[in-house]
Amino acid sequence: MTTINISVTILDVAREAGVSYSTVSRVLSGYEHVKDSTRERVLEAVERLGYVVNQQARSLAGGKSGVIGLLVPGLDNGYIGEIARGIDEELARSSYDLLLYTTHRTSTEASYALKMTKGLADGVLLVVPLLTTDYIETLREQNFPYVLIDQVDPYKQSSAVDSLNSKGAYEATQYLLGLGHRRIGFITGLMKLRSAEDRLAGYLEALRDAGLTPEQDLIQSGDFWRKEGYEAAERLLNLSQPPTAIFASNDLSAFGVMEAIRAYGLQVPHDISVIGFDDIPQASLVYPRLTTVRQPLDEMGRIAAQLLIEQIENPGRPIRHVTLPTSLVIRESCQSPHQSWSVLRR
Amino acid sequence: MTTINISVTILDVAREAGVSYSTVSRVLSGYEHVKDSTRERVLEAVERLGYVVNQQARSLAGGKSGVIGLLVPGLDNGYIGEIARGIDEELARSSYDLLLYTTHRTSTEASYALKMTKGLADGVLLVVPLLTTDYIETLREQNFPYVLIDQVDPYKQSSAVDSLNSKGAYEATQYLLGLGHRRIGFITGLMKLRSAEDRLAGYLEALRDAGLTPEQDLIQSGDFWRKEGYEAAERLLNLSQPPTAIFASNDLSAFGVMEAIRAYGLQVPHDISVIGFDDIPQASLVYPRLTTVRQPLDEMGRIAAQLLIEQIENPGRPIRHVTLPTSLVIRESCQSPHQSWSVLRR
DNA sequence: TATTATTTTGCAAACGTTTGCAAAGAGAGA
DNA sequence: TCTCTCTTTGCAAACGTTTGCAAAATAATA
Repeated sequence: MTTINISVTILDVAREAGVSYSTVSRVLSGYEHVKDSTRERVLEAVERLGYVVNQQARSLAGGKSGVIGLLVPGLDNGYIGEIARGIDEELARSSYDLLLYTTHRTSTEASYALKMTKGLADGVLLVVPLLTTDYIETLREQNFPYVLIDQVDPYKQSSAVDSLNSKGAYEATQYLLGLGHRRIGFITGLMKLRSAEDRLAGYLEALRDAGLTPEQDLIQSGDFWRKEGYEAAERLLNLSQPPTAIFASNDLSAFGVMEAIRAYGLQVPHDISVIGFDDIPQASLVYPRLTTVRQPLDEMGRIAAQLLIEQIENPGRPIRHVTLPTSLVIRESCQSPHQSWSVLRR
Repeated sequence: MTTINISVTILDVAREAGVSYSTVSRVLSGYEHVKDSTRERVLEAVERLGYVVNQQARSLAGGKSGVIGLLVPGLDNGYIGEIARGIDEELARSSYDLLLYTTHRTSTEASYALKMTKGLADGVLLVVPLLTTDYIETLREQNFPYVLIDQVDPYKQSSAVDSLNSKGAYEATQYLLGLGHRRIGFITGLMKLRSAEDRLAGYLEALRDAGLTPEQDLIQSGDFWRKEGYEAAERLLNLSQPPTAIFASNDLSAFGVMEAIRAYGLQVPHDISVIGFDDIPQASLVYPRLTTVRQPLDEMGRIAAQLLIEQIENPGRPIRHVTLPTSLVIRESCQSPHQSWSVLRR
């Protein structure tokens, strides 16, 4: 082997400190029984030589790699970014590194999961609402630590972090109702997803609790993306009796809604109020600033990371499911309905 | 060692295929001299057993880890997200994994760099404009592959990808001039950064080429963040003779500018035109949609990744510096100046 | 068919750690 | 001072690969 190795290994440190390499290893990882004076000497040598552990060797030998995998559908979404931020913060605190996987990478789910478990991660965080459960199953079979974020495991066998979607939607609807709105349009998320279902449920419940009957026409289907939000809003605006407020299942579609409203020559919130869900960073950047239901995304990431680390460091811990509360963030995109608006429209 | 090892190793595959483990290794990595029939047999065995290579072992033994490090200041910024997206796409194509480091992680720069080189990455992509050059030096000394993104190495010794900041700024200013603006405010970026300097230079040059003398008052210092953008805009608006257009050194500060203008009861672009730089995704989300100079961030990421992979796979390649063109994206935040605006102001 | 050149395969050593086990050292009790 | 116990240390094997070198198999040449 002719690799020019500038690398300082544990053996160099041992020599420098005048101890055996296993002692160095113990100082560096376990801190078990080792005499104080020896430890000091080793640490000094480490310092002097600028030694840095080789993670690959460490994890090969049975230790941990110190890497946590994060699997996300893609990066083109403020939503993911916020979660990642929380994760990153927490990981930094515990000095883990973050390995990012995006789902467009490989073909079959299960093989992918397998790859991750055999790869260099000690555990994995999943933000992949659309994947089937094959995935999760493989992970569980391999007994590999993982935590689900904003996504439920139908079998309730996984550690997970999510937020109270139905309650958040309930409160948002209630807020609109309190403002005096009676015709409130709703744009759904991707209905395959549990979170989308829950948000719709919250909306319906609030309506019923207020003694109103939900109208089919006022509920338009979306998919959590801006474009569908725009189109769903158009359908709503074309109704013979359009809503005075629109509740979009996430902020991204709310942006589409706002755009559609403007395209119809109307103003938010003067003519129509708009409310979103998530509170991604852009929500306070748009004009008018979007009133929305805040999902504590960074917090969710942070807690998921904590859960995972706990699981890695104490295998056999029972799984945990944490549900965080949402909160209504009132900004400028909602106001009381404007009586004469249907006149204005013509 | 009592690890319950469900893992299929190269030895299992060898046994299954009836060959030696080194043959399996060769099939899996080098594809050198190995008889077709043997290769087939091995591949079949791999398939049957569901074998997945152990990256750590591979890279320990001298192979590549298949991981590329990405060092960024943080995730709270659309700018980074776009670059990361490009990188991720390119990496997926070449089946590398992405290891994310954020600079808040550890203390001293050089030691950090060292850690990365000894860690599991085969190379590293740097988007860390604010770091000193210690960093780069360490990397170079260790002869570790790296590529700089949107950041210049003062010694011109590094592979790098950036964009033509001065030209972009020149064109933006020219556009405003063409619209009829004569008093154009400028909000700088963080002037420690080369890109900030270049943008200012482009602005000044365009002004001079149009026969105008830059005014000190019209140039306010910012730092690429929204908040400073807001405050710099306030200073501009408080001028006895405020500008009719404001050019912010990046989109984030342009958002702050728009907010300040609204806070003064004025309208964009009716009263004041605003132009940004970068074209982060939010630029087309705000209202009015922001006219800006597009830096092909994702493209920059993609190319940087390509450069790095090339360098990893062919060590000794000469360094390369790629500069991408910018382009003006005209949306709705600029228009010709409004004569009576100073009247309106009172 | 015998010999040589070439392709294909296998063995063993190495990569840098961790960790079980045993040896050495140090303290305490007699 | 001599055992005995407990703490500290060292040795060696293992983790799953890659790869140089040599042996075996095959193809080419005489």
